[in-house]
Amino acid sequence: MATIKDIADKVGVTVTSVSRVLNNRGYISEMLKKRVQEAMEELNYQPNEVARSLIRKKSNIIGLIIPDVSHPFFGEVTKYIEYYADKNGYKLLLCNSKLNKLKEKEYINMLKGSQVDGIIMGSHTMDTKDYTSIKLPMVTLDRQITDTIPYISSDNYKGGELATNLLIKKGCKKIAHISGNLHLNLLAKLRHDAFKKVITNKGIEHIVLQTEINGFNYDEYEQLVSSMFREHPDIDGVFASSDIIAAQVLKECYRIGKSVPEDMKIVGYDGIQLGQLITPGITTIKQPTKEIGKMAVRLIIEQIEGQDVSKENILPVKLIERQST
Amino acid sequence: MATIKDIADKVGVTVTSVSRVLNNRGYISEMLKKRVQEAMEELNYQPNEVARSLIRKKSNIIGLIIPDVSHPFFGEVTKYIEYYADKNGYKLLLCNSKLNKLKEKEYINMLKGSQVDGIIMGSHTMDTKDYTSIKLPMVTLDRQITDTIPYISSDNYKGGELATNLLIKKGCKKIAHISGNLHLNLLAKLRHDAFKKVITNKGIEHIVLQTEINGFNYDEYEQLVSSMFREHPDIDGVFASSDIIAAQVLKECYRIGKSVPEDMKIVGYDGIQLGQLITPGITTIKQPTKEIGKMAVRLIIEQIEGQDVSKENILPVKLIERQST
DNA sequence: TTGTATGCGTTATCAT
DNA sequence: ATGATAACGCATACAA
Repeated sequence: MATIKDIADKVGVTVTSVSRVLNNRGYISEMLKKRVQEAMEELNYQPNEVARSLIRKKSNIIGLIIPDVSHPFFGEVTKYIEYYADKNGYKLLLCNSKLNKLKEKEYINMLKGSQVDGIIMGSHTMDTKDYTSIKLPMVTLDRQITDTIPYISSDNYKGGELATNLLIKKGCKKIAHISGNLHLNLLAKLRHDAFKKVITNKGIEHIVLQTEINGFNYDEYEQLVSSMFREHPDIDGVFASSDIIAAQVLKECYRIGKSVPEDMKIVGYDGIQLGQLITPGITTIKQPTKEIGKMAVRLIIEQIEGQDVSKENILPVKLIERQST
Repeated sequence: MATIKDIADKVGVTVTSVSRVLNNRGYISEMLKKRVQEAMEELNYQPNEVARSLIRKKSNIIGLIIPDVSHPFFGEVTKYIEYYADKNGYKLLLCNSKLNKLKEKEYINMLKGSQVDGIIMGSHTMDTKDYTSIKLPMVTLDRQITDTIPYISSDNYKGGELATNLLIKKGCKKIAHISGNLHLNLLAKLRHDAFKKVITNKGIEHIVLQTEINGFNYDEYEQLVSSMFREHPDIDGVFASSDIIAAQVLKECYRIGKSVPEDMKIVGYDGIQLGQLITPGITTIKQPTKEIGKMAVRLIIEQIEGQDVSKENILPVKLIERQST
């Protein structure tokens, strides 16, 4: 690969001058500028960003730690994060933690070693102090770690209310809420809280289940849903904490011959694109993945640039009614 | 952030010695080794990988260019690529090209500038010479660019045969194949070729449709499928080139009141995890995403290490019969 | 307007 | 067994 020295030699000047045209700073004659640019073209020169990072103390890389890109919700968020990062001249280093504490720690060290300029944390299984000691611009998704680390989440409480109220309005008499794991300290827990509050207020029979702490296991969901229906055959409404789980519920309904929405009404969560494909369409609470991604990148960059950013960033959710209710 | 110099100062030696214990090379007394390690612990030292990359001329970063992580197939492949990259001490830089030629070019330049050690190309919209001029370890997914660039694909022809034969065996009289765009020069075209051959051999009525060239647009799929059924109401079997499209077909069947598999049989492609969730289960040709990811990483690393690698790497597919046939 | 010298954090080659 | 010094490719303060 050609270096700045090669260009300089070719043009017959020093690297300083080449660097000047490269960065468009300081005085340079139009003549020189042109000759340098030609030489760059000819040698197909690409500045070595590693060297630049070293001297600038800035890598223009953002680290992203999420549980699993292949989970549709995270896949969508990742797509948008990458899009906005690129748009702003940043690159994205992808890390799948699989909600594993050790892995998460290793990734954070790796990212620090790689001199990333900031970290977007979509996976948080560690203890608070492990995050506060990171000393790097950071944004978390769906978890409030301290009041110093900015977080982004959608309005989980509102989402929980919308979902629960809808099921009640539609006449459900016994409603199950299948939550993600409540020990992860995620803000998603607020969906559960809203569910509890609304449903006890209205005095409606209900149960709450939660998934295992480690990752997204479709087989586990299947087990969970199937045993739920076995133990509570009188359930006529389910508020699931993801569209994936909702789809699993729908599938089980088919299997045991419950018709949706007549015998059973289902509300999912996330509003993933794939939800459109399932029949009957699953009513869901849509999280604004695009805005989440956009804001995550913006907050990271603002911190990198030394600006103050707002710590609490709650984006609106939207109820999308389809045929499952 | 602490540097190697800080450690050296703290211990009272030169950076040379610290570097020695860091890399475990050359002579170092056990005593020194221990003191250095303690100092590293205390200062929470992380070697600066940027500086290392610069002098070693090796970044330990692999670039991945795909159309879209949020597409389930690529999401799964990406997950495994990241997994195996990490396992082998490499980091992953993610790029979503959206099948855009210009974007792809920009990403390639960016990756070269970033000194990545190799590129996994899952998006290929450029011309052959644009790839051959890259001069970097490379592996392509599902496209044979030249006989010098190794590629990985699953057995598309076999997949096409399996799907087509199954539909015929199940008694379909008029079969549609909905293909990805055939001008992209993807090996996925072989699915189409197999379809054509099998079906003309058996003299069965058929039609072929293809999707637009740019990206994965659910609305476009919907249009396509719906107009297909309008124009060819007598179709009783569909071989779709992805599970997403197959799900779209299924959805349209519900909408227009065709029952599956009685009036219409559907075979998808990819075997994405989400396929399990849809009811009725969509029969599909499963691509070995995990093996694809694993092999992609292996082939890149072997090239980085200067080894010769096999150019043609075709992995087996598997027919998974579910209720849609 | 251009060049010289220095340094970013690390590794590698010689010395000692 | 340890240290001094150069080098990786680039950017910048200071000279000229």
